Amino acid sequence: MATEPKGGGRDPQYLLDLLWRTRPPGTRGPRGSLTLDQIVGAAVEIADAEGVEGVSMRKVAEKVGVTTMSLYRYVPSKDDLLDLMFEMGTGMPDTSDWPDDWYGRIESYALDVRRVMIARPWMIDIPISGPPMGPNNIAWMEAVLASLSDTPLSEDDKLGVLMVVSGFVLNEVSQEVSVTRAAPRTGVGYMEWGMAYQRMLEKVTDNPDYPALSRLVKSGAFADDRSTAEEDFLYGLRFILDGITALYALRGPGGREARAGNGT
Amino acid sequence: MATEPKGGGRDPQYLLDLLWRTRPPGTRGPRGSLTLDQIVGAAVEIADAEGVEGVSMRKVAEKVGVTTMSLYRYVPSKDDLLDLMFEMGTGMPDTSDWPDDWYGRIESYALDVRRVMIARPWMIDIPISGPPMGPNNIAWMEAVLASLSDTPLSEDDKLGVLMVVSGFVLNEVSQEVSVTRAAPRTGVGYMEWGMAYQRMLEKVTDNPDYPALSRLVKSGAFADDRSTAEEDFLYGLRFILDGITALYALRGPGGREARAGNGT
DNA sequence: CTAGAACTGTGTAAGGTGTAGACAGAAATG
DNA sequence: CATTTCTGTCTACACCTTACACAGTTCTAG
Repeated sequence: MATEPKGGGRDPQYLLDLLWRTRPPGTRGPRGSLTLDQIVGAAVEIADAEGVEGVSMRKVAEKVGVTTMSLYRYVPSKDDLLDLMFEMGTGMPDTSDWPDDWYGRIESYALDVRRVMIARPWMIDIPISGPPMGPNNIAWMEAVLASLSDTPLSEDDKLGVLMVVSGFVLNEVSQEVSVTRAAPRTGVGYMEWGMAYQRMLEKVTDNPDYPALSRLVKSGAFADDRSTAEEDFLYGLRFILDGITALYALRGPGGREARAGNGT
Repeated sequence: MATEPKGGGRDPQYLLDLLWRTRPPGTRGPRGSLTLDQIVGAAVEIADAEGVEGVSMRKVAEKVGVTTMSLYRYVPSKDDLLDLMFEMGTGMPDTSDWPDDWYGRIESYALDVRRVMIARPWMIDIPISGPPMGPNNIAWMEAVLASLSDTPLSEDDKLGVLMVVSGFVLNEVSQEVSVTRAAPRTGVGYMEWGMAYQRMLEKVTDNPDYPALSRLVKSGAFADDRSTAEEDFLYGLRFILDGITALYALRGPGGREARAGNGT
């Protein structure tokens, strides 16, 4: 009963069982010839080689040596397979090299996540279907929260840090990947692309409608022939971390109610 | 010469011309019977009704009363059409109701963006193909930067604020939308879903592998029967803004070099 | 030991998708 | 007028996900 997903939509509970590999294997019929890991692994390999657009049920099936429809005995839909791929692509965090202070640990976290996703750019193409639920993604969550254990931040604020930092990383990597993706077409690398964007903005801001943007452009913030992608990343990240430092030095411990809400 | 995109990949310059409607209409042949706005508008209407998955070239063509292939006289590919939809969906910012202080203005910005994207949830399904380039999106950029004009932040830091805040908003809305999307399947609303997530985390953290996460869960941070989605959003947002406040009170004006980099 | 249930992998097919290529006709230019 | 350029259409291709029925295999209940 209720082992198979209903018709139409996706079943979150079922996906959870797949993510955690906690589905009772069923003792009745013949044992399946495949493992979920084989399937997801094959899909990941294809994505590594051809991107997420190259992943089709046919190719995955071919890779593991079964028919297309056989996959549906293991995975309810392709979207679920994509979620499983994201989870596998994330992998477990390796905190052994992280420093001791929270600032350095969060920094390491962000850099590690960046490294992982830059290495597997297809991950940003997978539409997120919900909050982190798989063991790997949850382990990363734990790693961040544990890094904040010794800070005077409230639990709510720790969650806030997690959301802000992970959101920042995701967006930054997403931008970065889209740039390096456009590069082969324009035949330019990261820095040159920044210059191209700069030139385009210069043309656009050549009228009085965009004074602030014009100022920013003229300051050369986009013409970053002076910085690498990782440096830009670190700059934005430290901006957040410095903000947190300043914040809790100022705010100190306290619950959610301690927030200085300035009305609505 | 060079008016049509080459074969295969997408041409950023061509997309730019489409976004800004700066393509010389061509004086030779018969005038086209359609406007780009008609096409993109029709696509947006479909997306509003059926989501981005419901948008197909065929349906858009049918809606504007031409054949499928006619659309390709106006748009080089579907992906470009999606980018155009995103730009149109964004719309121009309305800053008339924004307060005077930067804190309030950024808050208004974030709330406005959230409102727009919640109203058009399909926007988060459009994979971003690059940095903001269309007139509407650039106008939002300008609005943020202008809000920071009177602060002592450096130009680099203003860009930092822009990246961090917009990234946060995007991620928050993305999460929010994915939750309300899963809701119809599970038959629960926002708050109940938070409870479900909480329960799932409780089960997961019922072992000593996740001490920090367990603490967070037990604090009830996810069991937000006390808060609405917008309140959660504001909490995280103010976390950032308070950080900025504390930061520049502490750091003051200064260029990028003033950053306290703690080495690598 | 046997009947039946449960489960697997497969073949077929339906109903969609984006878009390449060739073509007839219309509009403006020389 | 002849020519060039642009438009909309038609046909066709390759490919996608997945619903469904079916034969074969394995275990369990009686």
